[in-house]
Amino acid sequence: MDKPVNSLSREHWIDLALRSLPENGIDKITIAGLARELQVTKGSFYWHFKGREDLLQAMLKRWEETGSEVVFREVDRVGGNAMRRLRHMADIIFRRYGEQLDLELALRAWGRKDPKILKAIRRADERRMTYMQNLFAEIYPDKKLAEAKAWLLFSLYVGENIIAARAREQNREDLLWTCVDTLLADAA
Amino acid sequence: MDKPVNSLSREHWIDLALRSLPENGIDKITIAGLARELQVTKGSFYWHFKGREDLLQAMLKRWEETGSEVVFREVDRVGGNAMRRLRHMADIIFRRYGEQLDLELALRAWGRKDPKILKAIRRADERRMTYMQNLFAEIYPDKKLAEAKAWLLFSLYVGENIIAARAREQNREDLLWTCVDTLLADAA
DNA sequence: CGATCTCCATACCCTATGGTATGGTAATTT
DNA sequence: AAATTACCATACCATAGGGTATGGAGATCG
Repeated sequence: MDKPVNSLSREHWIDLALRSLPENGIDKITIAGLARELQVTKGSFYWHFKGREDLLQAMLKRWEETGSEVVFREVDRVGGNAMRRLRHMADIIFRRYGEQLDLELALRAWGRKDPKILKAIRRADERRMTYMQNLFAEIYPDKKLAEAKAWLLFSLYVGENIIAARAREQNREDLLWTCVDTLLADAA
Repeated sequence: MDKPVNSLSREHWIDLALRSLPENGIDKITIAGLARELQVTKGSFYWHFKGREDLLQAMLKRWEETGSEVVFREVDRVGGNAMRRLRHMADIIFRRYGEQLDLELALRAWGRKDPKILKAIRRADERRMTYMQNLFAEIYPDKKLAEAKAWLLFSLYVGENIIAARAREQNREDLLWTCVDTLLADAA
């Protein structure tokens, strides 16, 4: 009934692959390399997966399932008005989601080569953008303005993790909140 | 005196490598692959380069030399007040520098694995950030606010090329200008 | 207890790639 | 014309990686 304790499962491989992805990029996700880290041989891999492509698809599926919905639910759970919820969301994604974006940046790089990946990322991005846009729309009735602010916030999330410059006038965390305040400044 | 017409130079290899970089990533920059596209064999490559690392260094050097200074010079040349120059810069980087950022995204991915690359990117980012920050500072005396707006604009540049969501309330170009207008809205 | 199933090791093949050594050819120099 | 140089082809080696075939050990089931 139970599985042997010392045996690996599909999920172990997927876990390790997703953890390795940000650091090395998709090309360096190799069967031999993962097997070395797991202290097994390729024989194990090909028991759990049809091939490398199978693993990559499983990684994508896993990412989509454990996606960003948790952030939305957390924000909705705490609640408050739109401004409060936007700040709450910013707090979550900037404080605790750096490594999440690391993974996503690798996925986006991967998406440049694989349309299937790109579509998955687009779905995720549009869900998030819609969510933010609706929150901004509660503050700014102008829908075009709300869309722009949502884009700016999302861009800040991406840029903060990809721009290599250092903050000068304030520390990095204060800088982020100055940015968020700027986006929420001229509230109607 | 003159070089033979049909012979390749170091620069040809660097050109092709930099053009191929956005599409495939740094790992797929292979000597054999480049040679195939150039219709020569590896013998040619190893005549011009000591090895693969030599090519990669040359690529980085080339990128740093043909960097973003041209944008600054163009903006300074046309001139105008700070707001006008910021709009001019946004026009340049959003309209004509998409493929430039494609290259840079590949470089940034590369920088995650190579500290030398990361340092080069940091130098470039800080020059650009300083330039934008100074322009914003002419409009917004609050230095922290100016820094935040520079970050938001730079982030928008990055995000616009990396976020897969589509614009809804307006077309993509209008959206970008709504974003820029937002950043320049509450001018003192 | 024998049969079966799960999980993995071993051995092997093929391809791609970085790198080296060497030879060849056309152009240039002397 | 002979020698040298610049540029490239050919042949070869070593390694890494994807993939396949098969055997084996331990658990589980009948």
